Amino acid sequence: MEKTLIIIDGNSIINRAFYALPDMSNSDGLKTNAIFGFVRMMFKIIEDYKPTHMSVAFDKKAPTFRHKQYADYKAGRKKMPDELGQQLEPLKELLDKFNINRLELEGYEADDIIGTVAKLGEENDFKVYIVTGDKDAIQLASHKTTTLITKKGVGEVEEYDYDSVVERYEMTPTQFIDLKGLMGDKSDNIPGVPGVGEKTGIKLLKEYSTIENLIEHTEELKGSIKKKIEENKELALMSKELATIIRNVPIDVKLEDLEYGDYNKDDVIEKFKEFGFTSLISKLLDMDGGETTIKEEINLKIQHLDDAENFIKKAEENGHVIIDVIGKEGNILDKKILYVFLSLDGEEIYYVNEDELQTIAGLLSNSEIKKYGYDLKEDYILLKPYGIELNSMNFDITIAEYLIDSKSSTSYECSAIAMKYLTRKIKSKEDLLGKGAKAKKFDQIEFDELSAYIGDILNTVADVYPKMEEKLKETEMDGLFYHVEMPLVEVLGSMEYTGMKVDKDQLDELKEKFTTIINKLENEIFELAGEPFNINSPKQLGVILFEKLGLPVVKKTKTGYSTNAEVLEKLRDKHEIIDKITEYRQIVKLNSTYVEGLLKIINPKTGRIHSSFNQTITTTGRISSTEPNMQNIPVKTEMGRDIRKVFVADNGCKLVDADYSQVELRVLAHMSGDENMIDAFKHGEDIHSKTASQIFDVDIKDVTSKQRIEAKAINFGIIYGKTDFGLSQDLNIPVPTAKAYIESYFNKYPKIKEFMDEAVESATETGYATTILNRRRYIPEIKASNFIVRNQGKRFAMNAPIQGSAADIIKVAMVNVYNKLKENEMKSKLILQVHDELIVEAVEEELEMAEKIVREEMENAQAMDVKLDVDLNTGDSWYETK
DNA sequence: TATTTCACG
DNA sequence: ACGTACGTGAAATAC
Repeated sequence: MEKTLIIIDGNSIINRAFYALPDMSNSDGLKTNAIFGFVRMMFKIIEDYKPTHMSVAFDKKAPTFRHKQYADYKAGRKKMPDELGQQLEPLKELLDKFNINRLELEGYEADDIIGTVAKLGEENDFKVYIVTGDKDAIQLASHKTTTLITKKGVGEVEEYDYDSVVERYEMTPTQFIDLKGLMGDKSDNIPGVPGVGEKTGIKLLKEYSTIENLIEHTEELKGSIKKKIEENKELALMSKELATIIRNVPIDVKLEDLEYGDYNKDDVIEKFKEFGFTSLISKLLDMDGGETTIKEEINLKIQHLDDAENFIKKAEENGHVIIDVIGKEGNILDKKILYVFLSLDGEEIYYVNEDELQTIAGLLSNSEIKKYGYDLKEDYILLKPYGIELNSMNFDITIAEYLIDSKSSTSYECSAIAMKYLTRKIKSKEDLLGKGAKAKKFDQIEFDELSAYIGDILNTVADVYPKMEEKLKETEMDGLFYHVEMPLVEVLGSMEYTGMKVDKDQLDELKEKFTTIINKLENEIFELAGEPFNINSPKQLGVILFEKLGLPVVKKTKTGYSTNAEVLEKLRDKHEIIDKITEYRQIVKLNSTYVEGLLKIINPKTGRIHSSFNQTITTTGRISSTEPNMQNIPVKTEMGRDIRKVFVADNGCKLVDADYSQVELRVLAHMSGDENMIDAFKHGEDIHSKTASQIFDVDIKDVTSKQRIEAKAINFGIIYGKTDFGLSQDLNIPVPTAKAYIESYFNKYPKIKEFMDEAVESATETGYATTILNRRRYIPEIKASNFIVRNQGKRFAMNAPIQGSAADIIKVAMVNVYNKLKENEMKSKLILQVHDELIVEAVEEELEMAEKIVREEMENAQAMDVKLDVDLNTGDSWYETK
């Protein structure tokens, strides 16, 4: 078999990878993007070229013989950024685990080592590939050596062997050295012949082949070229010498030392885990070569549940059961269940069909038997239409993983969790169903394949949960998990299932009204612009405003002119079209996102809207809402607020809407322990007026509305870690004034300053921020050497405990409200949460009781030094509750 | 698929 | 000196 040697230019590839990939870091704050890019590239090369031998060459820091030859060699090169430098050693350690030979030699560059080793390979009849991002290495291409140059970052390579070089450039590879001698190289600071560039260089070499020959025949040249060459003979020769990769460096290397493939995959996996490269582990396991102790096949016994009674008995003894319910896609209220899979140990897997659900209904609703699973909320919702309540949902691995790492790079896909915790490769949903438009549905998959997929999930749950539980205990998040997040699964499931009633007729009316206004505005805008265009296109709008109408450019985006609301506000005096556009934008937004968006998504069966509430999205602990997003329904403008009129209570019901007053500032007051702010809340003072009176040193009775507005901006700004500059922009005041305001704020609320400093300090030390209930957010940014990123990390550290604690508190309130309504066997339902607001659809007979429950549970969700204050309103529509 | 804009707390 | 407020999701256009 032909032997294949691959030599990688380590510095070149890690450099390319660093600049091509976005910032990444592991949980220790180590930057990993360049290592990741390097490995991904290396894997691709190994797969494509199947090397028998490999080596990676690195530059040494010390000056090389070229520096001695020419003092200015590579002068003016920027220093390697620290974010890249810190990744070099870890990469080398990783290569050692791969048992891939590394070469470096004092006084020589990686190129020279590569040239020398390539030559050695050629002499021994190897097929040689050189991998680099540097075109200089094209000079090494030959009939036996192919140079692979990365393009598009590090995703692809271009092949250069002798023939393809000659074909492309009409030059031999070695003539590239002469070419560089003539034209020089800016990046290496090789001078070349002044005034000779690529075109002239190629022309000369076509005629004279080499610099030496060219110099011998200068008399044949004409005009300025003749002069240039004659005057710079020495410079040309020296440049050529500098550009020549030498192929006989004194390095002691034998080809048998370069053999590739004998390594221990377990060791490599260890490293990958350290770097957080979950996705690469799975690729590694697929690759040829290497040894591993990881067992690929797990023997699952999948069988129909014939004896439900016996299984239930065993489940009772066991105390828990692992479950996964598989349904067809469809309307939330009647997604048909295909199968329910159950297991006690994750190895013996049982299933029942839809028509046998009743045989296990008792098991599912039995509160004494804990349910473990993957995405239990989905299972809960699927079972609801069958009248089966999935009780005692106790361990959901997606929720646990979210707490363990709220911005886990691996996502919460089960296959990723299996890889991360078990180093076990199982099919992902995408592997099973395909992706994009061609993706299949569960009911289009053969049962054997489907059951194997589900079996893997149950098996993963069985093996992962003890590890996750341990991790949750270790990080003191087990309380948060078992008492807040897991109970919340049912709450959110119930909210989705219940939904919120929408008055479709009103929505239709709004659509008509908005469409009329939009058409009118559109015509007026076209008239003012002098031509029709797409107003929704920022690009076309930019051309009209800034080129045709000649308005001044206020701000640019990376693709063109900015036309956002802030920019338009600054231009409104300059042209009457601006106000029309602002109004047009506003109404189009309301119409397309809300009116049309909501119409599309009303459930035909219930006439209600069933948003999805996601518990594993945000980095801070908040929940998010999709399809539709019920958390950004307009409220700030009168016209927008009209949208809320369509959200109504069902017949015989009222909407009870309760929101926390200043919950984040109260959290801040409590967590910081600042007496002054705590006092303000204790006395029921208006916190913004109080702050204004403090900053501006006036009596609280004499605070002007302008002062209050400014104080409000400062109060909120503080929560986000706002700077004096930002505040000055917002309030349109000079920076020093803003600075004085902030200083004065911290003087009056000294413990808040201490709290912020302490938050940053502790996050810097531990790498994470924590909330009242011990929720964690990892902040690798806080260790960045880049000032901008590091400052951003500090703001995360200041904001996460506040926003996160507020999220903790309302989650507790939700669980308690839900449970109280349930305990009292009330028909009233919690249907919505908007970060600091809860909405209950209360049947009229229960109204008073529901109001009392909501208020009490919200007020008492968390004991703090400041009490939680709740504003509660009841009405027939969401609009009326404000 | 990425970018821009804008709705909310 | 650097850039400058946290957390989301949806729609539309342009590539």
